[in-house]
Amino acid sequence: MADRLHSAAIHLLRRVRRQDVASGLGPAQLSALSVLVFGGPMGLGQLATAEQVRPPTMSRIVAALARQKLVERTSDAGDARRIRLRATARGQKLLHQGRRLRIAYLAGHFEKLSAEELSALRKAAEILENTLKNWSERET
Amino acid sequence: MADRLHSAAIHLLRRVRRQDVASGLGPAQLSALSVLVFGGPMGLGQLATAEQVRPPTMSRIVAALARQKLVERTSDAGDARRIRLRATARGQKLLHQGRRLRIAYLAGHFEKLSAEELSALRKAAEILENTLKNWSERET
DNA sequence: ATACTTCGTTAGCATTGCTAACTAATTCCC
DNA sequence: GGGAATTAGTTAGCAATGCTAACGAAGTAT
Repeated sequence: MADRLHSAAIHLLRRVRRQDVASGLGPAQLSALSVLVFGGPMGLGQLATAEQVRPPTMSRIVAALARQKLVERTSDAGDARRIRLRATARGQKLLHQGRRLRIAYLAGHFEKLSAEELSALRKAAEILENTLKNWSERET
Repeated sequence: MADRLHSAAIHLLRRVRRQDVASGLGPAQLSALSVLVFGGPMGLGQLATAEQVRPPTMSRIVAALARQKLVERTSDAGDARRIRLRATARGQKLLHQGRRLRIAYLAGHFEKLSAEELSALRKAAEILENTLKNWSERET
């Protein structure tokens, strides 16, 4: 089962990713922006942790987002080492537009499913969310 | 729901990918090898289509696999433009080992779930497999 | 036989992941 | 107070993976 779920997840994401081309951003940039939009302002290290990526990688992603004026970098009051990352209005708008596209795409393909199947998927999403949360802290 | 499933899939894969480091292969190489092992020998274009990737990309991935003697390239009898790609014994062994690791990792984290939750996930995997298969041919 | 199509490769670009090494700022400890 | 250790972020450089454009070789069609 684990393997089949893994495989299904891979192929699902490959499909959905194509919709993101419209945003003009790469997947990592889009995902980081999403965390900033929905999670609120945070530091670079925190964002890197949230995205399961190393700080240098996130540093580069944020630089690209800042260049496009989608994210704002301000200095942290109280600790000059830290930076405060915040999605700009433009970033929020772009993200919400892309999100609508993705959801519409997926939802369109789920339309053919029965009500039971939809609720089965919803339940699976909940189970996965909980499982992921619970095993998030431990181990490498 | 679509968005939550999408997000869960992303985070699940991020976790699982870490186990694949042990194989020494990148995710695309591993995935391509998997298709060859489970789907049998095929041409490059077919493999690229199966992996939702353009031919030049797959050409490079196969070249890397061939360099490591995990895949064999033989000429097609009857059409000299085509090549026949086949996983070597070494490739099969490596893939099966990695597969065991991934399954053990995921299964380990699913162990805490109840029987109902497990069957819900299994059902979701089936639904996704069917949905993906049905919408595979159409559109970009 | 010439033109078109198909298959795979090469070249070159952008993105994204990493580690190593660096700077700057803060904290710890004597 | 002052030097050492820690922490936050960046820079440099590598590898893998995605793309398009352009090409050669082989097969098909007119």
